[in-house]
Amino acid sequence: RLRKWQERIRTKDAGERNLQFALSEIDRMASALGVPRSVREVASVIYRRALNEDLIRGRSIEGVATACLYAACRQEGIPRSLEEVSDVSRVEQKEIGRTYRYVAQELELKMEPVDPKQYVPRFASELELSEEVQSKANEIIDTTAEQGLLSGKSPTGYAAAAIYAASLLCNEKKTQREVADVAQVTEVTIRNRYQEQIEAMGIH
Amino acid sequence: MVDPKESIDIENVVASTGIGQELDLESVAMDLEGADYDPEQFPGLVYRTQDPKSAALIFRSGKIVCTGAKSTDDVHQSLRIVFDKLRDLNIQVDDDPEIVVQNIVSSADLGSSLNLNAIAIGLGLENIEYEPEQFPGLVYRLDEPDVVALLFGSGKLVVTGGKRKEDAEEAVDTIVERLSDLGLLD
DNA sequence: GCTTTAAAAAGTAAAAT
DNA sequence: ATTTTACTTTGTAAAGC
Repeated sequence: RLRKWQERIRTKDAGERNLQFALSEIDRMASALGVPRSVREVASVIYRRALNEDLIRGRSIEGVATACLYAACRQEGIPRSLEEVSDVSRVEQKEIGRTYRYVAQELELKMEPVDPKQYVPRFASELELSEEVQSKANEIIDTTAEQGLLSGKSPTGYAAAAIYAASLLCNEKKTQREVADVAQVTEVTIRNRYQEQIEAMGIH
Repeated sequence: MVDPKESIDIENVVASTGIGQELDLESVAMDLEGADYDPEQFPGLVYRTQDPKSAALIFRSGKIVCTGAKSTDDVHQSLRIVFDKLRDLNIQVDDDPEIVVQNIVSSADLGSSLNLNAIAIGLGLENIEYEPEQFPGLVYRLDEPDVVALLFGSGKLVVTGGKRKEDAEEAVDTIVERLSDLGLLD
């Protein structure tokens, strides 16, 4: 009886330690990503739900913690790409993506696809582009997306191309390389999306 | 408008069978030209047929998996070749081993481009998986038939997980009907 | 869970030209 | 700057770790 009691204490302590570790990891990664405290709280709530639903079994604590943070950023409307999140995690990108999809499905998070416009303020700011360029980029995204151009495309590459196009149209030109670097996509992707978007906008 | 069912092509058929005898894969690997066998990496011996094109995974138990064929008929033809090759090596092979189709992969074309974002919302975010950052296709799991469909912005799709070619036809019908009801198919 | 095999869809990426 | 090659996703069986 005493043995059972001690075992429960041990399990409880181990569980507590694991939860503390997960939450501290979420905190560390959130800080590194520079996201507000509200996102960390949302990520913590998702993680606790995943824990209650026993979704961690067979997966690493850090993998689930990272996936929860990725989901939280999206839910709060300030998405970070899987590559950005994996840059501050010791879990590889592919595993984070898989774990995120699993958690989102099991917890029925009903995640909406990322709107490329949500990347515009951050990317444009890093490139020191004006409000005017941001508005133009948003306009390009909305107009071309309505024409069905967004289907299947990566939101970061889509946003990067629109920002590149807008910077040209507003005479604040940034090179494809500069935009590609902040968005973490290749120049080839920007070139391909840029061509489609300009075509759909009717070449300004 | 052309019926999307007419656009269905079978791209790959996976089937399993067995010769009813245990095999010494080491000796089979030595005698069968073109055989790839690396037990450290994978327990099965890989043997490819040229016509019809397919790959057979042969196991120590005598069980065989055939994949890559474009039809169930090609599966039978390919396995007939494999059986005869084994008989050439003086290996006893059952007269006509039962061949079971385990999976059929098909492609099709709905004929018009798709707004995957609208479809994701329309079909219900809890019923689909759409993560364009990870993969351009929208994953749609059906209950009847029990298959998985991958929908693309071009209007083309892939249906997999079915065991009969009719499964893909029924799946395409169901998808066309649901998208039409949602007004998301032109 | 992983390992291997095949094939399609379309996007992205890296390497080669 | 374009082309080629390769990887991402989905199902499925097999034997063994």
